[in-house]
Amino acid sequence: MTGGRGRRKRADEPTADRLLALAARQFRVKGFHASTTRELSAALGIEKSSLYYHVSSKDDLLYRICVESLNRIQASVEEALADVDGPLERVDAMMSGHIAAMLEDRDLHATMLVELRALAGEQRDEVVGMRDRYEAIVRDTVAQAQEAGVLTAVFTTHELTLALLNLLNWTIFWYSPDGVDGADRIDELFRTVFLQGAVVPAGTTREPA
Amino acid sequence: MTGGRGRRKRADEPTADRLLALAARQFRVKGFHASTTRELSAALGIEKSSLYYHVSSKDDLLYRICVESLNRIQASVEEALADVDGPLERVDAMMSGHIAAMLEDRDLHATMLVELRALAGEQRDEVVGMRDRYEAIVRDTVAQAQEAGVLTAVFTTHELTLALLNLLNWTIFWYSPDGVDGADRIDELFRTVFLQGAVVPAGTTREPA
DNA sequence: CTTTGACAACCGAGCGCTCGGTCAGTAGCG
DNA sequence: CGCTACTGACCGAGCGCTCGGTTGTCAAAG
Repeated sequence: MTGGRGRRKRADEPTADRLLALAARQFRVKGFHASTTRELSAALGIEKSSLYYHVSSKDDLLYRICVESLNRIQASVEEALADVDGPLERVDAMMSGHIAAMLEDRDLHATMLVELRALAGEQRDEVVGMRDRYEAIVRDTVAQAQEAGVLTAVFTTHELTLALLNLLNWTIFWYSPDGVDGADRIDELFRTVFLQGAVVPAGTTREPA
Repeated sequence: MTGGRGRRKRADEPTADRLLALAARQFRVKGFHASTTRELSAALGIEKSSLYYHVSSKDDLLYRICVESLNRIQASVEEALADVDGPLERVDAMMSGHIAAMLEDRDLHATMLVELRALAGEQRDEVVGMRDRYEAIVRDTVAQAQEAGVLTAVFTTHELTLALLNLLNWTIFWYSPDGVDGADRIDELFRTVFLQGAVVPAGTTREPA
């Protein structure tokens, strides 16, 4: 049942999966258009023509990356939201779910976020549709917290959602898993900043902790 | 003394300036590598070969855009910081200066932020150096507010700075000058979220304003 | 007022190269 | 034998860039 059909002699992970992961990495680092099928096949250890046994085109590869990215983000957030009831707690959990997904698969999500524009036609429409559906979940969660009076109503749901996604999405461009900040720390940072802000309340001495 | 040497018959703005602005727009919308010198020259209304009278290469064009972008951001922030004394007021002013610059020249700054990776060698090093020098200004401003006890010390200066830039930088990807939110509104949104957070303090009724 | 020459700005043809993609064929396994 | 996985030789298109030449403008010379 385990590996080893055809000519494959490499590690157990199927070539198709390795292709997706390696392509995502290359697209994130160099960009979609600057990445070549030659480099990619070399990194995989196969010939360029063999790529087309697994995917139908370079565009198809990007499309699959985007779909996989959005599926994982949405799954992570939905899992984080399950069994959480309070409106503020739900915002909190949503942020954690989003950040966890982001930091676990940086290559995938960074590629989706910045290279989506390279897609065209139906593939683009479909991915944009998926993204919009995900953002609707975020928006609804924010809206419910506003209606419950726990999130400010000074700004519209739209505005607050944008501020939230701004804070969360840029992370993958600079985050390094080797850095001093682990995912937990990032999670705490963003949740605190978005919810409480960075200002120390007046009349408080330093180091509130 | 005013315009009109050579074959130029078009609007008063010099071709070199129009080139930079149009290239920045094209790079932002399509990406650097997906943009062709043919499209660009067509948009400018000149022949492809004529581009090389104004710039030495496509890379050179990107380099100039990045330099111009960072110069403008830094100038805008330094102007906003001039004559502002209080540590918290300085953070506030810095955010306004950054956002104002961002939203005024979206094409330039978005290109710099996402296409910097397409540069190589000395040009890349130089732009990265400029960016680091700018971020040092931001970091110092944050650090001074922390030392004064007005910004939280629960997170390091590095962490707070990243959260701040996260919030501010992603904006240019979705901001539209035709939308309902003007620059002033965005400015207020981000300043409020970063400093006070989005949560309504316990024991407060809705609509604090 | 005309001539001349230097120069800025631009043109058109085209070159060398790399790219994504094709296709007939083949090795290894069940 | 058939299927999966892969190969190697090969396109045609489009890319960035070059180069010799041309055109319009201004300043000084005659």
